[in-house]
Amino acid sequence: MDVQSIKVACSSCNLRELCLPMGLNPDEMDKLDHVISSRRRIKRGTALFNTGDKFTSLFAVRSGFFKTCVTTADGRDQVTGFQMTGEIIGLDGIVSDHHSCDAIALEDAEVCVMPFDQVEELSREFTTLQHHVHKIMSREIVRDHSVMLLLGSMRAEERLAAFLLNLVQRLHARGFSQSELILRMTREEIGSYLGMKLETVSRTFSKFVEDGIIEVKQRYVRIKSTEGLKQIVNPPASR
Amino acid sequence: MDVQSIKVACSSCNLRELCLPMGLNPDEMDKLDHVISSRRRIKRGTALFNTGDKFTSLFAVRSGFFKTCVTTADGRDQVTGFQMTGEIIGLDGIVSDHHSCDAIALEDAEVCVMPFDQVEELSREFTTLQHHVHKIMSREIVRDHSVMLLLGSMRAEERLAAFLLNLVQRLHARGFSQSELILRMTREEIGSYLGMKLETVSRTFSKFVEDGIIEVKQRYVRIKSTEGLKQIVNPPASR
DNA sequence: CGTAGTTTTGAGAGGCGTCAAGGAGCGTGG
DNA sequence: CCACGCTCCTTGACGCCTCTCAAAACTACG
Repeated sequence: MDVQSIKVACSSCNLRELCLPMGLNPDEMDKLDHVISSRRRIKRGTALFNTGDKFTSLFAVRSGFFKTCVTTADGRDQVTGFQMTGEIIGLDGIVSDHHSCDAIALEDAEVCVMPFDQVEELSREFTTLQHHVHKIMSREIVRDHSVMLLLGSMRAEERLAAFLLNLVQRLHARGFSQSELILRMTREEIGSYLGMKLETVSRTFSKFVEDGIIEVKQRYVRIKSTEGLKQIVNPPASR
Repeated sequence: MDVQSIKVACSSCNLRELCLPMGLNPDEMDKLDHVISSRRRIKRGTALFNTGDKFTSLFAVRSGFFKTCVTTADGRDQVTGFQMTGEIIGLDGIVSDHHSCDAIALEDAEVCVMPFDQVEELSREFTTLQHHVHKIMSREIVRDHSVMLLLGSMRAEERLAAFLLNLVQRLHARGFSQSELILRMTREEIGSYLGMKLETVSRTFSKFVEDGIIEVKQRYVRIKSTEGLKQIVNPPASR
């Protein structure tokens, strides 16, 4: 095993506790290393896959940042999620053998390619892996439900506050700051995800700045009061 | 094997082509029959499970009609889906071993109880079943994405039209009419699912009636023009 | 037949979308 | 190094869609 392939291995990847191999023992990890044999680089602005593409593999984000979005015949567009390192992309393709959304890199990125038939094969062998695959899919379902709650019953300020809190929490789990972040997406993409127009996103950012809750300079955001954001999402004296 | 237990078996269930056993061969079906050994009756208005309940089993709707909904600390409530015969409830519970939503019967119902550890065990044995479980979870993810599209980018009329079309299509797949249906849920529950207030749901129904697209008498709805509904969802001359 | 729950309809208010203009940041090329 | 153009972001004015509040009609059920 040469240096290059060691570098690529799950067993030596610093994301392994966030990613697919979570909880596997060394023996299982070793087998998984043989399944995840390739990497793919995606340039900023280009697609990892598009709607209608044949589904063959899941992808684990190794570096970079993605959005997934569904598009209707009449050109409507909805961002369904933003994916950062360690997160899995492509679960939408399993049901019909074809992808039902686009996955676009928002910055230069690298993904680990996980051929799904081999993942299935290995998860018949290892209970741990099998259960973890189920958990990853279940997590996605639960996440989608909370987005439905956001879209269905929150107002603009609540949506944006919830969005920022979620983003910073995920970044913090990856070793980044709890109070500072760089947005990788445009106001329009945030708006699409949150079901609001880009102007409203911008206005709401400005409102938060006026209220002294955050600082914003373009894509850079500093959260001055996490409590303030939480109170917007979950007003202490509501109904 | 007595008559009672034959009646309960997947292999003799008229829903098997819609439900978990889809595509299994007789041998596999036989094994599955042993996993799905129990049924549960749920009275109208009561819960199959609640948020926080320990997750042990998936449930297949045998008869009746359910809603699932998530609730926030401050009493906000979002219906995340409506489930009819042959559909699977409980996937949300896998990730944390506890359910993250309530499942409420909207009419007297019966479900098949599928202990999840046994489903996992059997799907390590049968590739067909394994793949089908993955498909069911993937289908739920894709469905959720389309609801996000609806909530994020459609107006009230479009949402309700899309909702009616989806409902009648699923009923038709179960042998019911393509043009008539009985709503099992209140205007408020429809509103919660579609991200609108019950008054807006009611007004939008009235608008459709005025336009001659549907007839409504309480929970009974007759679709006079499926084309009309489709044009509302996907306006032929938009943008 | 009374009561509670559900639905319909109206009137008014407000949040967010739409349209529009200007500004800031950044890469490219002269 | 600066000018230029492009994309992205901000802000204002206005209008409309949907929410809110309210009352009445209808249905179901005891």
